[in-house]
Amino acid sequence: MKRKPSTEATAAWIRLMRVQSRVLDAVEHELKKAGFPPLAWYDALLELSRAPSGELRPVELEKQMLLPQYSTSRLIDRLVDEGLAARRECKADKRGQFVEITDAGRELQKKMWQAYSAAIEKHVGCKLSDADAVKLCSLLDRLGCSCNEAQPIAVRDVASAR
Amino acid sequence: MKRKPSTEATAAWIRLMRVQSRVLDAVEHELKKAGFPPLAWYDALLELSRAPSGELRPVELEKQMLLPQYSTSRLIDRLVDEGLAARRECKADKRGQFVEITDAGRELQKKMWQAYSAAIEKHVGCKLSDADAVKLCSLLDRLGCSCNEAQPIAVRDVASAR
DNA sequence: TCAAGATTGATGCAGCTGCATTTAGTGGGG
DNA sequence: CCCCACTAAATGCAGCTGCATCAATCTTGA
Repeated sequence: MKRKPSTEATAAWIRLMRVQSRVLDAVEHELKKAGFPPLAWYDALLELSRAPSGELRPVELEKQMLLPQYSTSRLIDRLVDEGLAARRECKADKRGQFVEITDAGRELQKKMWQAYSAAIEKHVGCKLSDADAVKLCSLLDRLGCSCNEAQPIAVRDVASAR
Repeated sequence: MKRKPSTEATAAWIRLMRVQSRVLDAVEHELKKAGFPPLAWYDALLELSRAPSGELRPVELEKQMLLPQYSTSRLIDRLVDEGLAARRECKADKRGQFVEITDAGRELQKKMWQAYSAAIEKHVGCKLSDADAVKLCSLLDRLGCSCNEAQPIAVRDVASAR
């Protein structure tokens, strides 16, 4: 008598929730301990630094980061307050704007990658062979692909970030 | 020239973060759409309902749910406010208390499992064979086991929840 | 027996999130 | 040309989280 969600699927769900939050907490904690801002800042700075001329429309950033609109808006506020990014007028569309990463922003992104990459290695890399990491990726991808498609790019981004 | 966190490990990290948040959002959203409270409430009600006499010390609940102390304290506040649980005096230790699930709490937990299990099936179960779910579990376990051990129990919990 | 330290739980504060709404500007059909 | 629907971004509000701290009680050891 099969259950609707199989025992196996339910167990996978639980693991996914628990392990992710545990690993994320660990990594975030290490970044904070090293005096860095939250991971979302890094993600945003990385996206900006990868953009052709170091600038993006908020609406682009929003799509890249899979964040709600208001969340992006406030994240940009904070980056600008800290001098890591600057708002530029958008001549083509006066509703909009461009957000440009500053030198300080690029520098912080690079510095954070030092700590970030070390944390990934510590909490993920060293616990998994490369082959297992690939298996994990492909299993996870099967869960995500139903409602999204932009991930392959993002992965390349981070992997080549420094 | 191997990078510190291998490309594969980094990709796995990204997938873990993205897929989890996507799947969690989807499931939480379905619960909310059906008029239910957040998942954390379910987890707490489940733990309480599984306890010998339907009651636990907050400090126990905290350990089961891997939540910070203040978070548990406030979660209990909300459950009590909604009549889903009640605070009971603890005679053995006057600093402490017991939290007991009410009939309404048990009922809500069961009703939520209907929607919750359907959501798990929809967002996890139907995208993964049982064999793949098992593989995913064991890969994830390798990431989590370094700083924790209480998961096998939790899995059994949910799997047998209804 | 009693003071020092540990443990249980609550809470004030700041920051972040989600939701709904607002403001401003664009663009297309009549 | 103008009105209306749509998109871009910001913001007020409520609720939740983390952090630090507090008060009450328990335990230990001299």
